[in-house]
Amino acid sequence: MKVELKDGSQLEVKQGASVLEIAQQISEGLARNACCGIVNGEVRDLRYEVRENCKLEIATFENNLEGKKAYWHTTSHIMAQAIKRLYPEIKLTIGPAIDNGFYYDFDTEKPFTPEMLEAIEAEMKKIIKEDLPIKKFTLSREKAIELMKEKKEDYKVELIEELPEGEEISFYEQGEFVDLCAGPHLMSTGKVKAIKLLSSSGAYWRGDEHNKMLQRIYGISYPKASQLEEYLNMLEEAKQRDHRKIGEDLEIFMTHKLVGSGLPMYLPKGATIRRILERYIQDKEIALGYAHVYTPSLANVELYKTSGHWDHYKEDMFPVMKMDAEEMVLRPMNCPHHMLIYKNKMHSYRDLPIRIGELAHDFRYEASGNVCGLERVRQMCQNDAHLFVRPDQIKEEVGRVLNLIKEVYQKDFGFSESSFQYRLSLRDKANKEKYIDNDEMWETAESQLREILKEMKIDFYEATGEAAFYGPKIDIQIKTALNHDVTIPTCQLDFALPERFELEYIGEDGKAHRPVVIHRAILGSSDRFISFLLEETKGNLPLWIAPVQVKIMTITDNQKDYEKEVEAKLKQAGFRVELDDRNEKIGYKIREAQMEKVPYMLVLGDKEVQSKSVGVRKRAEGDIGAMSVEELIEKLQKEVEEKA
RNA sequence: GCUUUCAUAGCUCAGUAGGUAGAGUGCUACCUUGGUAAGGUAGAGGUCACGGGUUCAAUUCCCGUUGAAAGCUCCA
Repeated sequence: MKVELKDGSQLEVKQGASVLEIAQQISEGLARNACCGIVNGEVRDLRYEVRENCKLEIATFENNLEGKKAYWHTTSHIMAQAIKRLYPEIKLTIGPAIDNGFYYDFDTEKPFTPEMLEAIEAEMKKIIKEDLPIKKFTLSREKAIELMKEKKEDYKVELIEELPEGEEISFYEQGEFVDLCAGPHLMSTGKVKAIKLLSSSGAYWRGDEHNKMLQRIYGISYPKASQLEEYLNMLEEAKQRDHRKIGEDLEIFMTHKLVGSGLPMYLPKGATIRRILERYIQDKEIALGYAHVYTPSLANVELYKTSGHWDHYKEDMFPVMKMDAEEMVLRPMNCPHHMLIYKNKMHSYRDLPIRIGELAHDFRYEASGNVCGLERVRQMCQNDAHLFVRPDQIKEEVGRVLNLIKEVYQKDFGFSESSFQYRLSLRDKANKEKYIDNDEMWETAESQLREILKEMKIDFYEATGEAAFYGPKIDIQIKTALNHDVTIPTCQLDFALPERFELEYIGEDGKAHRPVVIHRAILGSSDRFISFLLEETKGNLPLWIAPVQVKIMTITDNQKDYEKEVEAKLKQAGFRVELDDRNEKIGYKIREAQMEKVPYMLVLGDKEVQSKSVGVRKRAEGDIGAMSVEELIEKLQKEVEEKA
């Protein structure tokens, strides 16, 4: 019979050949590395018997994520087997492969200590050495439950009970160990080579905080020790890229427990970065027809009852402050204030869109375990705006917002497209109490956003349950150094708040109409944006944002007068300059400036004084030779202009 | 918020099987005036996060609080 391979070629194989046999037929090397097969798009075991005319891809660890996952999933079974050998009383739950390795959740009274992890890893190595063949078998639902009850695996029983009636249930067996599992798996435990258990922590059974907390162990494995080493190095590098470390090293921000958790303070350098970013985005918005306002961070609780936030968002707000007859709250967002500003006067259809922007401080009571440097804070500065549009303007206006996002992230900051993803955030229909109740509004809004994304040919994915309570959103998601998935820019469609606040404009027909509101943030919050910026650039900020753009350093005391002269010229031209005329060697000063990640260093010695020049050193390139101060200023101005 | 772990000099970390502590770096002074990633010497600097308990004695053991880390949960 024939099968079609991934490259489109046809291969003649014997009737009923398994994926592994076909891999062997193609090449012994491929068979050695094969992890699973992808047959007509479905992931299958190597033992799977292929049918006539199917499409087959042999997945190895190297060539396919499914191959990796089969490899890691097998490793997770090896870990579970090791744990059952060492601690038979620990109960199994689930243990899937993830994008980077695997985990397994266990129910145990005693949490895993580092010593236990070491012992488990050692036992895993034994199991690998034993090279136990991995066999698959299936049972009826009843028999499966019986088997798991016999083994006292209560969680497995619960899982099987939820599988559809009458379905055959598959198990994998390696030596004395049997686990409920859909597969696929490798052929034997010896196929796994380099392993490492990375961490253990708590995790709720089935991801529900009302359930019991289990103990999870994360791990990774590779076919080669060198690959494992490389991965561990990469994790180490990610730690070096963590904005909290860079933030401390470069004196960007600090926290203090007397101020409180989630309440960072910006040091002078961080404040400079923030000021530049905030001016930058505000200027851009003004050019695009936004009107900026200032509104208070404190409001009467009635405002949020009117907006609906009180019902949907109370838990995330700081508690009410009672004063005289009023009940005040710190605002978690600015929408209600901006609604009132719109309502302050009558609007004609000709005035729309009206774009109200603000760099506004918001306060959210983030759970203590969720605060993280500048990434998740309890007080943030949102780069917020509300666009009041006619229904016929929605598309165009959302398009403008998306274009602005592109301009900022791709053109001005030059972030690679791979560093962020567009997400269409939809409501979860099964969880209706979380959202404003208006099916028609949701359907319209969701399909409009989807259409715009498609028209603009933007790659995006859809995520149910991620909408705001008042409407769907287009979120731009980034992955942080810690592998957290967070939103930075967002663009949200809202039919609810205009209703709540009874917003109107007078149409061409002379009658009152309801506008639609678009909530949007480009930098997200200044705080989160800076955390992203620091991680993306590893602290090597481009010249236009660098808090210190030029550091002037003297070689001896003889250049101090000239140094002042150069400084004055650069400051005159608007550059942020620092001097280093300490009694230190030039090598020492350069080392320090490099570590502070200053983009330009000027070395001044007698030579330069004599020739009225400056010795220029760039952060990334090193010494680029001498030039006049005027030449340098021109060069720097060009670089700032181009945001290079 | 939950599970686990952690908190010693500005920073990075040793240490004390319970008898109030040390290194490197940074800081200050002096020597050195040097050409593109660390010159030398000396000195200052700590209620060992905070509050209780056990003990003749607690930085060390126990409890609590606060803060931090990893993961979970949450995230307009």
